[in-house]
Amino acid sequence: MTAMTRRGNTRAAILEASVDLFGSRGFAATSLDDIAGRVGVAKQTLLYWFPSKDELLDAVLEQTALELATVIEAAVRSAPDDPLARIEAVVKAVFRPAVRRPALLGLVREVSRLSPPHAERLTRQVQPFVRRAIDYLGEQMDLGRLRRADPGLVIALAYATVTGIATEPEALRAVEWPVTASGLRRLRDELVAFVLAALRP
Amino acid sequence: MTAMTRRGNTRAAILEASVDLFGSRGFAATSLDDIAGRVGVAKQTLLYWFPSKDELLDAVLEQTALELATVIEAAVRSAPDDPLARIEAVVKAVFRPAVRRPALLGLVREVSRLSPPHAERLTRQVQPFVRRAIDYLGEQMDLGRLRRADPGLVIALAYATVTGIATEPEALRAVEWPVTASGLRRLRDELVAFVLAALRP
DNA sequence: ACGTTCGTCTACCAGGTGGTAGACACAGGC
DNA sequence: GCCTGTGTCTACCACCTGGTAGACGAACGT
Repeated sequence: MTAMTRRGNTRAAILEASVDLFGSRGFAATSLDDIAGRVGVAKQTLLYWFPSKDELLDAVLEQTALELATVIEAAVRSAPDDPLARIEAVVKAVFRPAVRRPALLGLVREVSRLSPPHAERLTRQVQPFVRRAIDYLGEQMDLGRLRRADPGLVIALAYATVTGIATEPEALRAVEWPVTASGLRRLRDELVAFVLAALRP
Repeated sequence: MTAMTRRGNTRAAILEASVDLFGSRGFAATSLDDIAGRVGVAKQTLLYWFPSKDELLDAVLEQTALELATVIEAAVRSAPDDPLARIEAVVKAVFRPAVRRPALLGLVREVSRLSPPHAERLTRQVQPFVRRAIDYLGEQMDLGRLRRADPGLVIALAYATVTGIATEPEALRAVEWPVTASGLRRLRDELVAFVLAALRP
């Protein structure tokens, strides 16, 4: 099976390029030729690995969800039991890949533009996590360790804040924020402070 | 000039349909035929009023920015001098059209996907407002009436939160939020509470 | 040695895209 | 009555899109 040294390699390269392009330009604005060009391969090869653009999208979404879930889960596990500390850990953990590869969260945001089937599949995939998070936040609110609010909405709002700021470079340009290394570090800290202030009891 | 009873009418209808479609499906995913079909007119008529799809987009962006600026300015003016009260007024003012026509904010978000020239034009258009807002928030922070933070970032973050929650119905579906009239009212209140908690000193 | 499977390619196609050319209806000014 | 300008249309085009058909080489199992 040495013939397969490149197996998965091409596939992975296609997936990676697709995340970047779907996430930055959007699904509809990205042609198979664009992706193929970036990977350095013929369009045909894409359609060999993924039978259609739609199924490529599905694979891309699934992989992205998996990546993010892994990052988040690791952050939660490594943080102390305090809800604010956990939230801070999650925000920071998501911020890193979001800055390194803005398209990652951009892709998640793209979901609302896609056809209901795609959206629903992803929704169903994250649902268990969401439910666990809702339960956890609810408990912590009962204990008075978080501001009393609807746990589900709080998740949605925090998600909107983090995703929004990470995927809209234009918003940052509008307030003339420097996109340097130190600027990003400070952005991360202010983002954490913003979210924590919104959730503190 | 009675022949022009419909002048502006067609143009306005095209603009409105374009906001809806560009904002919901995205610019690239919307064809001129789609817009023409919704307006009930031939594609050629679109190209009569707007010489190209790109210039149509420009007009759409400009109109949207104007609409939002009007709403926001009115909200600021009608609110008392307290910064938290003003922020609450703005969030509520933006929330209303955002719910009535989700595509409005969706279009704004679309900007980050567009070509730099389009994005820059819009950025330049909102810049004076942003600068005034930054100055105002800075003053209020000095007075201790807002949590101390970078004013520009606070604006960007609040923008991200409001826009994100208003334009991502999927996020709400993921947390099983009811999209009923009363559900939306409560969403608005929780959104306001979230943002205010994030900004309170 | 040889057929088979795997990965990639070139060639091609039907349909949709943004955009052009030009005809038509109709109103107003002279 | 005729010319001119405005708004809309149909017909058409060059190009790009996602997707199919099938050839080709290389490594494999036997």
